[in-house]
Amino acid sequence: MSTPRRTAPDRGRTLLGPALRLIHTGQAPTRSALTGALDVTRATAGAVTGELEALGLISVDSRPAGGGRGRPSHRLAVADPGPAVLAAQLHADGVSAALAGLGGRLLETVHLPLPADTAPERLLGAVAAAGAELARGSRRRVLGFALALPNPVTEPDGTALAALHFDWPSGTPVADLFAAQVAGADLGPRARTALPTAVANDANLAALAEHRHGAGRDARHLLLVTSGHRGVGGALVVDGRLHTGSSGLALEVGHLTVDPLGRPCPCGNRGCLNAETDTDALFAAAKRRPDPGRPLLAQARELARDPEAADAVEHVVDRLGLGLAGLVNILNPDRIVLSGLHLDLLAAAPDRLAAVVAERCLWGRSGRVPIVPAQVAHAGLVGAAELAWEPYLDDPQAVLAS
Amino acid sequence: MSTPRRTAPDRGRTLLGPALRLIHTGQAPTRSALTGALDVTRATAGAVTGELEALGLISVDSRPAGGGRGRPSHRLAVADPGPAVLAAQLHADGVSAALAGLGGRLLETVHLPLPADTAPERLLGAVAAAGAELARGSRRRVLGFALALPNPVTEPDGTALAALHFDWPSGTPVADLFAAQVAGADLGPRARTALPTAVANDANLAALAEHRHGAGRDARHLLLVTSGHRGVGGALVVDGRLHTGSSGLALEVGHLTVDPLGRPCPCGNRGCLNAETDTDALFAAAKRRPDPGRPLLAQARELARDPEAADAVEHVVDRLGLGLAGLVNILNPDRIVLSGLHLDLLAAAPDRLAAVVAERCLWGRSGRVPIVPAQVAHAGLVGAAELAWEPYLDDPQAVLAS
DNA sequence: TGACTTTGTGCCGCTAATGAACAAAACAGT
DNA sequence: ACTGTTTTGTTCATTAGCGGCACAAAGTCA
Repeated sequence: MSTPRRTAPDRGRTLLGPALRLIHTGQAPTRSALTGALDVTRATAGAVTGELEALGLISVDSRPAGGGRGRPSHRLAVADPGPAVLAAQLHADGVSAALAGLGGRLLETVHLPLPADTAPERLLGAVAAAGAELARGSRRRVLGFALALPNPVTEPDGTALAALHFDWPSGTPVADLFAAQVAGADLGPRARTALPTAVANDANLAALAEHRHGAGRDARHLLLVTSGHRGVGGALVVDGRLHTGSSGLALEVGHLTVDPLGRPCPCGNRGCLNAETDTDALFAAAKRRPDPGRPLLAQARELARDPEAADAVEHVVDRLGLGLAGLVNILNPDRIVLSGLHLDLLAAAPDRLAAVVAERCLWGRSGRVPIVPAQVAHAGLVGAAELAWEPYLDDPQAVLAS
Repeated sequence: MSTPRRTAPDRGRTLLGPALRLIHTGQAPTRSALTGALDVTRATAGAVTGELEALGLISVDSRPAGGGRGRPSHRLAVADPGPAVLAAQLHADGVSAALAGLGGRLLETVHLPLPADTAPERLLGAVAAAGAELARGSRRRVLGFALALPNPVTEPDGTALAALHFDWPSGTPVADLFAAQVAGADLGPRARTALPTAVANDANLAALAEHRHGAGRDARHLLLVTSGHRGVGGALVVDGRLHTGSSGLALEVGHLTVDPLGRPCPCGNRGCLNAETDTDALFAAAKRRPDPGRPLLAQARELARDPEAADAVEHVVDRLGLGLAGLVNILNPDRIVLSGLHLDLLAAAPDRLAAVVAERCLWGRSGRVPIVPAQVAHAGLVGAAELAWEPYLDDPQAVLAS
């Protein structure tokens, strides 16, 4: 048995991470709030903020943030300009990339169309190049680079399973390929050497984004369900961390049965949540056909808002409700966030959706879970930024490395 | 805002709890193993074991525990006789109660038939009385009392929802009622004053028991599915802690649809996991009738082992497989433990069950999750003991209180 | 018997966080 | 305007947990 490698100071100031998380998510706007949220003394909170300021991660506003009586507290904010991370997202329409600061704000964003050649190296190379250009064009230190993919991504090895949109072989080692492309890119002088990279599924990252900066704030068990171009994605955040299961494949909710006699699904079953509540399902229910020249998702969202399609919307909403009820019975979340097409279904018939869920939940209590629309724009990018920030939120002193 | 109440020493020795957990579950049989498992120095592991010994929770065997070369390590064991907790379980056939030490061992067990009057106060009073008798008859200090119920139990308020077996109104405040009955019982001079009590669902507690002392050891995400007299129960242990959702009602898996055209279920649907894989379902599939004079579960388990009922067993196994596959797609556990009637179904057709699960799992990788039989006898009682120990596993110094 | 390997322990130092006292900056009432 | 009152921020000494190191102890192996 080897002697432990970890020394006492390596454990680090244990409050530094939690404190930065609270400031990052806006839950601790002042030192005083931080004192309460961390349950420590004012002296400790003061020392911790001082250290975070010294690390260049936050700034303390000198102007007093007025309020009630007593000495006013100073406002804590994310440093601006401070360090940044790169975030990117692959989707059916193309590639998005952004430079992101702490606090969930995207500083700069670019969108590229999908190249003709969508082989993994090629596509990931384009992502790395887009990020590198953003990095070179910024004065900020760049600390990480994370990518959101529409595929399921295994953990801990980081391979992508059967993509719906690109013709990647199942098992493509995206984490390694992406790391290699980033390592080969010219990120400019202000990027951390050996820039840490990470890859994850976009629905998972959207859930993270909503939990920290959107409709899922301070939910303890947040379930996100989304419908993109094709297929339904789910994600669960438990106590602030993603629940991705033992190999990253949890919350693959697309093949939950919601209509025994429903539409056939490629999986061989009938009435899967995928086949009943995605864009195609809505068009089929409305007996319409999408215009092949325009983006499918946008057309479907329009259709969901069209009063003339109300019957079709209700049909799909009912099936979505059955799916959500099934998930509630298993996961018992305290909030559900819907995004993508499902957001519009919720907007079109919120009461009906809530009623279906409540009716099919075994115990009234868990059926009354609030179902709310997603709030974060570009949630995939924001979530990827969260993933890139994660190591520094766990240990802010890591910004000193390299 | 009040000043923090918690002082530095109150945070306590943070390693004490983890160390006791490791010894409790048998994962750290020696100081050396503890050193490795906690990732600390030998000096620290030594100090921690010394403190746990001083608290009377463990003992260090003076005889060397031989092995390879080098100085032999001393064996760490749970103190015997050491402190104990009371555990009890309510089930269709009666009341069980036990005195339990650390290490998952039941020291003494009693079983009582169900009284004629099953009103909550009456039944919980009988449980408290049974526990009190065990406490008075033992020389050990008694530190807690936990109860396993066949009902879903809400958190954090501790009310029981619709019992299948007793005629309790949904919403019965079992946690409070049980605490009151225990407070009123004469527990003898060696019970901790204001004995802490806890109540939880039996499937959840069985999962805890299997995770710590049975077939679920060192699984990171353990799913347990069980079929008792009627109805199917599920539970999930994530990283050593029960996942009970935001209000304690997670893993209510009984109404997952596994056969669109299947048997009708009281819930209004058809083909629920309950209706397709419980004792009644097996008898129906075999076109037999249970003898009303004998316990239903025992007869069903016999039937599952009967070669002449092989066709019926396969029918039910297929549906169980579909249910498990659905859960795997959502939860992505790395092990599944089956108990109750499902244990016998697994024993009768293990390969078929595994094949069905693998076939319906979206990604082969997650379909290959091992499905194993439960190992812990009286898992409900052992799990209740775990629940009663929980505060002391979190903070061993709590044994000093009162 | 002696070299080697692994385990256990005493001592020192480092560090995170407390607690108390004090200073600062606002409001409230006279 | 002056003077409490309330809340926030900081300084400083103290404390406790844990790592590192050196050394002792107790076996195996050659």
